[in-house]
Amino acid sequence: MNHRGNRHGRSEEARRSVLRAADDLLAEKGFAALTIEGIAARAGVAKQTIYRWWPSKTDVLLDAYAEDAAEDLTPPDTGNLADDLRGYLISLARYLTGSDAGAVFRALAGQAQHDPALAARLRQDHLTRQRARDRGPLERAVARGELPAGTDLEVLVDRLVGPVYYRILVTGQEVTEDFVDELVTACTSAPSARS
Amino acid sequence: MNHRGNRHGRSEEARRSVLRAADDLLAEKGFAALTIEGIAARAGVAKQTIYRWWPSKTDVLLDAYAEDAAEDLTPPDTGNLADDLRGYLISLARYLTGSDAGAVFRALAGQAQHDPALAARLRQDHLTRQRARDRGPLERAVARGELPAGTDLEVLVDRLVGPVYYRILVTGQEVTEDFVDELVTACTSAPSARS
Amino acid sequence: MNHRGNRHGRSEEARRSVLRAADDLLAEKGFAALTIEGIAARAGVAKQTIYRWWPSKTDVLLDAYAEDAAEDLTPPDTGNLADDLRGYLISLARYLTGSDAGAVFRALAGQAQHDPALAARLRQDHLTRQRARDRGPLERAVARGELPAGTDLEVLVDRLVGPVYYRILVTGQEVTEDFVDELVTACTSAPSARS
Amino acid sequence: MNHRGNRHGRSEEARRSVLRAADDLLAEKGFAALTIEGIAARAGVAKQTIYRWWPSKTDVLLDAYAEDAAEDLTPPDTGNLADDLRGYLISLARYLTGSDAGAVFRALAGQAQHDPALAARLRQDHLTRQRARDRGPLERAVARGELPAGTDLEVLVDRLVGPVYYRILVTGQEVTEDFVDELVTACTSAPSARS
DNA sequence: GGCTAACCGAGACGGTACGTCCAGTCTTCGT
DNA sequence: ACGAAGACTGGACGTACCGTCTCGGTTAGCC
Repeated sequence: MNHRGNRHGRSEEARRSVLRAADDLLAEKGFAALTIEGIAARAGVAKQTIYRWWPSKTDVLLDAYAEDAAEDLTPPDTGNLADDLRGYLISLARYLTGSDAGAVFRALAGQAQHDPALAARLRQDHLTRQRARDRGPLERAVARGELPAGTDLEVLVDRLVGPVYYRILVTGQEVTEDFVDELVTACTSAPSARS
Repeated sequence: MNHRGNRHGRSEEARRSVLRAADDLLAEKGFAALTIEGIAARAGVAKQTIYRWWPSKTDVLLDAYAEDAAEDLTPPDTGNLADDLRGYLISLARYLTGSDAGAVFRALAGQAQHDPALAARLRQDHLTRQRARDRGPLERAVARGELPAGTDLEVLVDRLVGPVYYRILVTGQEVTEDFVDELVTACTSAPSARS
Repeated sequence: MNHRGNRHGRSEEARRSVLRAADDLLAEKGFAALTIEGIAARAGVAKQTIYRWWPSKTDVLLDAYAEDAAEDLTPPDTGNLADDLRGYLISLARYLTGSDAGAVFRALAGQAQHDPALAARLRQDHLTRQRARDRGPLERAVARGELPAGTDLEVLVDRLVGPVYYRILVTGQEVTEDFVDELVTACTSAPSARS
Repeated sequence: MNHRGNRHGRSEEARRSVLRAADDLLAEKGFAALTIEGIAARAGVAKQTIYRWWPSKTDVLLDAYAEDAAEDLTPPDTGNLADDLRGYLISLARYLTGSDAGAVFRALAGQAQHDPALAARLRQDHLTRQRARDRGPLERAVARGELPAGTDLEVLVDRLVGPVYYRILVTGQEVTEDFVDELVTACTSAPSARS
């Protein structure tokens, strides 16, 4: 609505400009240069307004991430398991390495290594949901009979997305189409055992 | 040697107590509370002595990591591929989650998400070497004929260790023996294609 | 009367609880810790209510002072100049150092050193009246012939109360009966010249 | 000397520019607008440098006062008591109302009304010394026989300077030559009793 | 055996950001 | 129309570390 700043709750305008500023500054300067003061200045907001609603800058980022990342990253549904997976893993890799939201995720995942509470929030707020989406193609394949009933889908998800995250977060190797093909071939030809 | 305030190069004692202090403080307080001033105070060393030899606190950690982590994490050589891999992946998981050196690695990997230069140094100094060690069992298996010649060992390594790192760094799920078994079974029954 | 959030003018209850809270907080925590927010919280009143009726916290104090100080400090009328003055100066000293109203006065006088506008208001609202009361015994003494007609009563007042204020506000020396005796003796034996 | 900033003690340059900046800002903006941040900015000094050496802004002022006020305000020695006192009281009034150092004193005296610790320091550091100087002309007059031996000089000092401080700090009335004459006449014709 | 160079500790310095407090303004609801 | 509530911008607070610096002390290695 309008900028209220009164007893009926917080200003939606302030909230939005803070999240936007945090997003922009992260993209421009990186996480190390992201400060509450910087966000406040960029958002045209008083520092106290940020501290009133967010305990720390990572909480701001968590909200910013929720804002602009919620929609994406749902695997396609082509009717064919291998195609679904190939398409999804490629778009996942592009998302993580090439988008602003992906940059926010990487920053949060990095910071989560230093902060167990953040790690817990990140898992609860985002990763659980994402893994549910990740399972979609596999569940459909089971329903179609492409995968044997009783396949351990959790492990299968890890075998598919694990190497992608590993390359992006750890080794820095590129996630190529060939690489994705290998992952998909291995998982569709030798799915994981009974759950 | 002894603490030499002299002209013959740096004090080995100061160097060691700095690395030790950094290690200890990381373990006790976490990365966020790790400061140059804190390390200096704990090590009984002047700040300037740290700045003289290390550009930043992550460089101190990098050295500390090199110090106490160099030896470990060489996969066993049992003569059997699956046993080698199972043993290695379990010990890798224990190392990452349960040891001080693993904690340093996780902190560095986390920080590397915010700092491309650190990421590059981490890869160059440690990850490359570690991946060479990771390839050992696979190379021996190729030599024994357990794996077809021409198998793409890089991808195979990613398929094996990727899910382990993913669970530890991202989802926080436990790396169980069953999970490792699945990874190993999938990779030994359906190895990756021609390199 | 009752608390009227209504259209009938300001709430006398709110006004009183604000002045009372200001008084209490000054006595408890001192001037430095006296804040509008603190007064509002203590008075159970909204900040805006204070800002609506008083421009600043010193204006609140000025009103609080007017409230509980108006009555006192009228010199006695014993029919004898020296007795009047002795009694008055002692009670003045006790008032300034020992009463809540005196504490408010000292705070206001202190603040007036930094704020000429406050100094002007303080003089206009209170000091002028007080000096008129101060002159009472002297005027009666002139009427009785105890003092020569044409004596400069303004200077005489300054010579009597000046040293008392000076000791209390500046040097912190105690105002003893002996000290007051000396002041009175000096002024009754050698009154000031023609005005 | 030079700006050290090392183990051999504080930087004289920083100290001086802080005191100078505090003095200037007090004169320009007044006590209310005098902030540590403002002093630091004006002095070209880091805030921490001020906090390292002074507990509060009033301590800075106390030092600034000591710096530029130590010399002045010694009563003249004309060989005649009345002349000494007249000259001194007039110069005291001019000092308090017209000089930068006097403005600092008035600010400190004002603040001392809110802060007993400051009051104590102000008395100990400055007022005691000043009162010793104040007694000078009276002691010489006793030595010359102008005043009876055994006169209570403390009370006499209060009777002389008390009304001057009172007019300047409290009532705001001007300290005229006539007023000073009256004070001096009263004190030289009717000095205070045995000490 | 004194001179000198390189490194040591200590710690003051100019800065930046922190997280908090309060000032003073505003808007809405309830009475 | 006024009061209670409370969110807002703004600015100073006092603290923690940053990275730089200068100093005096210590200890080789050299003349």
